[in-house]
Amino acid sequence: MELNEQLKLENQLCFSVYACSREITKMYRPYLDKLGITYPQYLVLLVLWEQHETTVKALGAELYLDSGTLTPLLKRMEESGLVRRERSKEDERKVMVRLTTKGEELRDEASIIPDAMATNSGLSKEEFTKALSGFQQLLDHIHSVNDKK
Amino acid sequence: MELNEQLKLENQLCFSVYACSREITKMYRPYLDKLGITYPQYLVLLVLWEQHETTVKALGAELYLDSGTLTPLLKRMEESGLVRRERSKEDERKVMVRLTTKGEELRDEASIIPDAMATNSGLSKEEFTKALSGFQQLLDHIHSVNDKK
DNA sequence: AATATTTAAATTGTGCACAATTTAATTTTA
DNA sequence: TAAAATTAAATTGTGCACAATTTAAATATT
Repeated sequence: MELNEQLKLENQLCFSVYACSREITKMYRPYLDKLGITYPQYLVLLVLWEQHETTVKALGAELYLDSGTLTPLLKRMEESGLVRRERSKEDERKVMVRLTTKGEELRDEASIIPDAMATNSGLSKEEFTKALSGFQQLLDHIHSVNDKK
Repeated sequence: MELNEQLKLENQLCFSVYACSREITKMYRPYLDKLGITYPQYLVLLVLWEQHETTVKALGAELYLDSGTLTPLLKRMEESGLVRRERSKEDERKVMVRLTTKGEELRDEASIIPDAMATNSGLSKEEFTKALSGFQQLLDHIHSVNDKK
């Protein structure tokens, strides 16, 4: 690609990923609005539906987010009655995050979302699987490059 | 995929796109820091380096952003001397956005970025092209689905 | 021409993201 | 074991995103 072409917006992989991410979030919004949660809050719930209990640190490692983002986000989720936060007895530096009954119950309401989103994305099952593994690979690679510094 | 698997974080295309987008932004940061700009500001410059002059509306259509995001962003860019904003004489509803000399000159400094990012992403030229077109397709599709409502 | 509708930005308010710093607890080291 | 280093959250401050509303100008209707 010639040097002039390289700085065109349409040739930026970064832009298509960035715009895609935001459009995907918009696609989720009507569904998440019904549950009274935001997209990052939905991601926290996905983790907690698998693990029931975790720490801010572990959550951050899974979602690639730090305490600066998670602390206020989890406080909002606590206020809306979805999670409980309390200091660990064994290690008081750690804050345990646990689902409430309300948080547990939201799982049933959310169970329809993945199918709805898969349909809306317009990808076949094979395309979806392929795209997913492509992204995870790219994500892993870039994350390791970023962390090296 | 069984219903239980569908709600696992690792199976969410949305999450890998979301995390990827943020990791890519982090990868750009050291380069953009040198230029004194943020990632969304870089995207605005990419458009202006192609067009030299545009409107808030047109910029929003290209970047999928609205005036609520762009107005304060462009004001910051104006403060740092990269662009000028002024009401159009022909249609006073429109605000024209133009590059300053400083904004123009930043292009040379930025010209090394695409190659550096391509290298860091760890994708071959073919993989890059393929990933790019895959995303643009997904983006177009989701954007049209979102706009239909 | 006067009124209604549409359009383009700006404004307001909420919720992320994230760098940088602070606070407090735990672990390591001298 | 006392001091230093590390670790986990919280805090502070800046900059997006975006829904919803407001303001003002242009266009369409009656």
